[in-house]
Amino acid sequence: MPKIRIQDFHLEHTLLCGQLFRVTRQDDWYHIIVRDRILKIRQRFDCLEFHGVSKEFLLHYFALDEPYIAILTQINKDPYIDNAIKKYHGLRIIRQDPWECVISFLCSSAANIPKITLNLELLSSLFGKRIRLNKFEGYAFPNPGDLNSYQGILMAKTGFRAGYIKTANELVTEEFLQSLRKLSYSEAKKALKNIPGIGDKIADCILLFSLGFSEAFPIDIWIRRVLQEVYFKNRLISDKHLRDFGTNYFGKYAGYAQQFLYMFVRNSILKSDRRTQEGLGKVISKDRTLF
DNA sequence: CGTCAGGTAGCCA
DNA sequence: TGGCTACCTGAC
Repeated sequence: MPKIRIQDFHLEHTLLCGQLFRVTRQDDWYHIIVRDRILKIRQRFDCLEFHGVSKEFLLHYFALDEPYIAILTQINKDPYIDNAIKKYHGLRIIRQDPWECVISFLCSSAANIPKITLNLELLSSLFGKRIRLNKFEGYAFPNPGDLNSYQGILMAKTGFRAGYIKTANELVTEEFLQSLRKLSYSEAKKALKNIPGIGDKIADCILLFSLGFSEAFPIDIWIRRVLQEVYFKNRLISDKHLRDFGTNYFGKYAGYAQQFLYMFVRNSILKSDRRTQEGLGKVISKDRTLF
């Protein structure tokens, strides 16, 4: 089993911060399905043990070639995010497969992580080929063009998203997705938003998690809450304004800041007792007293 | 059982 | 640009 030593990397934070969905855990091992490969991996301190992919693939996939400490320095603008960065040190934004990322986030609208995972597993089992790594069996993610039955897509329990998935399957090619890398952030985003079902948030997720646009700052419900509470003192701010604030305030690597804030606010809310919650504002206020 | 969930499109002011 | 709502369906 190949091993590598790494620094400033936390496997669990990276896998469980909501950026990817096809991950399963078995004891201290994780299995990740990336298109048609299965990656088996575990971390022990500064050592990664892995199987199923090459070392080069691994380093690229987990973005271990990025200047991590420099990135953290750039986004560390205030005590609140400093706290989040310290708590989740080693969280990386990985380089997902763009096509799988498009479909994943089309499934994400008005859903939750368990449901998105279910949709992706069903789509894979209905349209993808069976794959195996030793005893671990699963289904490869279908290729562009393979999600060609509306009924099948519906059977994956995708609901109102089925039409979007069908159309994306007809519109999107690998070449199209790769061509986005050559464009500016705003041009690439505009091109993605031409696909029905992809709006600002989903486009930003695709750009950030799979196409290397680290300045993308997706505004989801959690980020909206934490920005409004912490940075705007509960004033109601439009998503467009919040997005502009995020990219301007955190800069070139705003997407990393987004991910740290997401983890920080989400986990502190999940850990608090829902029965005694009177509102999210109160919970986030509690959060602020942490620093 | 009701409500809600990583949003978007379409429609209106 | 901003505000509103329908939309499928599994989780909680």
